[in-house]
Amino acid sequence: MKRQNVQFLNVKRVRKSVADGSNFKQSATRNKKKEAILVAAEKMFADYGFRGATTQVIADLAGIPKANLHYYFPTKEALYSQVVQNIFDIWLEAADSFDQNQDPASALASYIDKKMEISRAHPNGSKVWANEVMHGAPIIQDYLETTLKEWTISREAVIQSWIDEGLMDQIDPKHLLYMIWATTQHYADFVHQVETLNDGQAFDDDAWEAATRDVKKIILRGVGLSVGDDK
Amino acid sequence: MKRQNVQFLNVKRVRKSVADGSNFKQSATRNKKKEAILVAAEKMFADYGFRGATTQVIADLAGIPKANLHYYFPTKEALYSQVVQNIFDIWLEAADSFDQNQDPASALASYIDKKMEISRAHPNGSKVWANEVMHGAPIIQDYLETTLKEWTISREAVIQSWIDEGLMDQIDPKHLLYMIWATTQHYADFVHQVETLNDGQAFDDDAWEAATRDVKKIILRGVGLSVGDDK
DNA sequence: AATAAACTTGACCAATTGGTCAGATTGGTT
DNA sequence: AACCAATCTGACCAATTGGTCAAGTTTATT
Repeated sequence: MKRQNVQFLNVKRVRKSVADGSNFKQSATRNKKKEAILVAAEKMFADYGFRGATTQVIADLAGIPKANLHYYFPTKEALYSQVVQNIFDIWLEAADSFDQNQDPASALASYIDKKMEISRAHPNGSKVWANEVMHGAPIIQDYLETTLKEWTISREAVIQSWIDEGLMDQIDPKHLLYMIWATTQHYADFVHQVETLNDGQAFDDDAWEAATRDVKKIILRGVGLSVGDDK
Repeated sequence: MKRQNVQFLNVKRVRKSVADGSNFKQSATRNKKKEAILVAAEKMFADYGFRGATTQVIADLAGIPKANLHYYFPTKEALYSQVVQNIFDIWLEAADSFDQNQDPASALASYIDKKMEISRAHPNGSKVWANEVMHGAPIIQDYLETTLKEWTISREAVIQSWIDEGLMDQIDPKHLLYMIWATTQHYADFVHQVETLNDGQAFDDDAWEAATRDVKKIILRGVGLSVGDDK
């Protein structure tokens, strides 16, 4: 994953609208094309990893020549970086709804619901994220150390306050968070294994609902909270 | 990941001892060298993925010329396949101790203990496995459909029987298994993220013990079992 | 209509890399 | 010592692939 900043100099040729998103004129079709590239890239990076995905195949999948892809994203790394950041944003956004200071049971249940929905709607994004982190987060290390770190600390504090108030069992909040992340993302990252063990069938609506229900049930009860009805 | 079976024909040159493990003569040094290659390969595949890892760097890491590596493993894919199978074996072996028909609490606690130990001892193996499954299991699909499938069915049955006997809560056993897999492997696959959120520090003995304790606590209580002392 | 900027693309290149091979070297066996 | 199989290795090759570039075409603006 060698840096080749040299080529970025050529971008000057293209002026502002390419360098950032500040051009509002023809951005409609432009964004549509970028979006198509990003969708194709997300799938390829998820299925083959950074090195395994080729810009040629991504371009094919997006229905454009490879040279055109490089007009929008100067390097493969820039494209990959954008894909990872997009997932990170979705992740964080959903995570925000976690701490709309409700009671712990509602907050955690809502967070798990959201995370399961993301796993269903964006399995490729989740896979790319997992890949990136597994390989040492060469591209998004900054985000881990800043945004994710801060987010985690603040949520740990919320959970700890619930514990201190006696609303839930005494556990290290970070391990609860990890369990929620790991379990919900498992249904995206390991969807191939899950489907193979499901007789080769993808989860239907009922199966997703059942999975979400059981995950919530085990985790909520696991920390001393009651699920839905009772209490 | 194109198959190139042609080159396997050349292996005839090398006779039996290379084709399989049936030669007992000089297998001592031979196996030691193969082991060094496998360790290096496991690390490279874990850090860079199948395509990202190069046989040249694997050979460097193992301290031998690339050509020598290809003497022991005719293709990169054969080497990768061996790495994945090794992890699978470790996985299954540990999983076996799961069903030494104890009570559910002891069985699950023991299984989680073993899985956490594997995550600590073989993080690279776990990563390679995750990578392989995330990319659609192109190499080990057979294992998923046969060995893993059978193992899972039999364990689901055991858990279901506990439920039927009223020993634990009513949940779909498969989701309990997935949660255990996901959570325990998270500490291997996402070790980089976990360490970043741990102020860049690797887990020490105490941290591993605490993680294992909390994971067991949440999951066991989550399915209506009591942890360790009480009950 | 004229002009310039934005966009598109086929052809091309340099670097990387999995795998080959012929010729050494080593080690055991007679 | 002689022999042979096993092991080792530097040099090499063919295929892949990220990225470039010059020559277009389209689109907005005047």
